[in-house]
Amino acid sequence: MPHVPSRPAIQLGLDDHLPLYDIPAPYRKVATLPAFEEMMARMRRAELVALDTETRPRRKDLPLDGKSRKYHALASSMNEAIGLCFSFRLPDGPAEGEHYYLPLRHATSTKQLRLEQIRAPLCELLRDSRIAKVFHHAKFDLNVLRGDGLEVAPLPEDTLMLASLLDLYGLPRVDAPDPAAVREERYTRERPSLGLKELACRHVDRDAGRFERAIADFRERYAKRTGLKKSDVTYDVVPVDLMVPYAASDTRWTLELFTLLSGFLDQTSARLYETERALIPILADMEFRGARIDRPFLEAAATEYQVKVAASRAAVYRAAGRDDFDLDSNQQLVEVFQRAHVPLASRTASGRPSLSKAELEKLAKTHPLASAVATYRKASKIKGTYVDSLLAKLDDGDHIHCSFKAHGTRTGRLSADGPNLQNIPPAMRAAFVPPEGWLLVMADYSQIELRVVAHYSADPVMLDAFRRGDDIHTRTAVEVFGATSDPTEMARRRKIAKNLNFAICYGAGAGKIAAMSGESVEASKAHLDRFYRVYAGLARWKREVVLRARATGMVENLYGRRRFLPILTDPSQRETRAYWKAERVAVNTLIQGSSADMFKETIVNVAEFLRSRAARTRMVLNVHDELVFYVPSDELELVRDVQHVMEHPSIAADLRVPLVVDVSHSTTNWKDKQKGLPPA
DNA sequence: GTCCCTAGCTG
DNA sequence: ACGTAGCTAGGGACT
Repeated sequence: MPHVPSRPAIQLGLDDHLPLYDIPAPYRKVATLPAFEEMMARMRRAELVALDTETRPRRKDLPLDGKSRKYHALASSMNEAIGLCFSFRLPDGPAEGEHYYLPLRHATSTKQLRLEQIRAPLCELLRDSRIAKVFHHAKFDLNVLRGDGLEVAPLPEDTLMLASLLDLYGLPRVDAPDPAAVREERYTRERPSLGLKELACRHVDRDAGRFERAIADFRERYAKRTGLKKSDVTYDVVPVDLMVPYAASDTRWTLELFTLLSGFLDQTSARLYETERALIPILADMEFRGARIDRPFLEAAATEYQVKVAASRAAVYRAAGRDDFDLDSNQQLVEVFQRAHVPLASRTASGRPSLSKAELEKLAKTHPLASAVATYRKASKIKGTYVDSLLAKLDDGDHIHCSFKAHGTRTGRLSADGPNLQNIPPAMRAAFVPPEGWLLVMADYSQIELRVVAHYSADPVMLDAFRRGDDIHTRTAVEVFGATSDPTEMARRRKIAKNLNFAICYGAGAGKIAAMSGESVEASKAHLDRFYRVYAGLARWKREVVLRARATGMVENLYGRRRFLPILTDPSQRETRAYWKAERVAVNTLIQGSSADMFKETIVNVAEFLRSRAARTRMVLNVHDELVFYVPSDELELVRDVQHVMEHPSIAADLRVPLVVDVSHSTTNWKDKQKGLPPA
């Protein structure tokens, strides 16, 4: 039966003098030492404990919304626990398990324990490697617990990772997937939620939302009475008794989901899962410690860009001859261009006139307004996204904390948010600095995706190029266009060749290549034809990938990671826009995804290597094929070994081409780097 | 508040 | 037929 709060009278978080809410079985509150000790006595006998933290942001100026993506986007080390949940099952206990909520920092005068009263026994249990731990999104909770000085062992299990790996869009992973039974992947719509409540609802608890409604009602009423925005009503003001079943059902579901999901793992998915699991505390550590920022540099940049934005804005209004429009509004901007009789040739996806950078560049020569807008956009982008936003998110020690996501991409890549530290432009990389007296070391894979292509296709020319250590773009230029001693001409040919090389990874057609390189579509078509004659093995491989994907409705990369593309099996969709896109996606997913899984394995291997050497050197950032390290000067020798580790993931022995890692370093910042390591 | 669109930054 | 994968900012239209 759904639990309905019986008495609606709310005293703004003071829930002490009346039993306002009944706590339904089997959920229990742990608010006294005897209750805590009783729970601990039982929990010590458990083989597996599901854990969860309820949190609030450490800083008031950062947003919180328990259901939105922004919540997880907030670097987890920026949150603190307001309560802990525990679930477990004992052989001689109740079949439905035992589910506890332990309030720690609720804004209530109801009795609650202080962490200091329970730290020692809690610590011991959390670090007891005989008791397995499972979380839903372990990385987040690990950092919250770390914020309270609590470590977790052994390496936790994670139902979020399991669900994402099992392609659990309603169905378990199966060896011969029935394409019709697997949820169709579309490109415009979000994938099904892997949120705990949604998963629970689909798999273990049809009425998973029943405790949430009361919490939402409370927060709404509280917001109304205090004048706060609902999103600013943190969970610590929710009456403890109301919170107990809501919070403790999280761990109840986690426990049940783990039992269910882990049963679906096969050999391949289990191997992927183990790598992902090993990655969790490593990424958590990178997030928790953060990246050091040169605050004075950023503050100076803020002033500098403020001036630039103001000046370029004025320049736009001058060029337009009017200032009655918002130049951040494309809609209004298009109108201004049209009234000035500037021809807008290209269209956006929805068919409206486009004012993209490429379009503005075309117009720049003849229309000063276009170049003025481009200049404004550039300055305003950097100021808004990379200067002001980064400054606002600095911690007291001038470190910035992002959140790396290992389950968010369709290919297996890592992503980053809150802020995204994987798309910092070169100019702003100057703000990223090593600790005082340390060095920055960057290690990036050379042409990782093209090497994967060479391996997959076994194309003789590509294999030869990588085995000889050629510059692959120059080699392509020579093979497709021939060599020349004229350096300017060679550079031109190399540039086109580079476009062609990337085109195979992305599936670009002649039109797009022409737009990129500035040549005619006919010329690009001719280049593509010659390219595929030179790399005939590559063309053959791409055809094979598509044929296989058509038969199975999926692709499977070098590590066995899958992506379902059921549209490829549907004859009625053949030769539609979406179909052609799926073909490109099939090929790209193998290339990008194999590289990504290799990179994930490398992060785990490097972390293990550094740990085994008790090194102070640490990973700070990862950007798809690049790792950034802080290195104390007396550990520079280690970097050569790190490079070796990176060049030899388990899969390297099976690859038809060598992997090459380029190392660079800097004593100052991420932008001003030099090749190799400093001379000894 | 939500969502979509357009834009622009990265590999 | 014809550029993969992400994140974030702002405007604008909706509830």
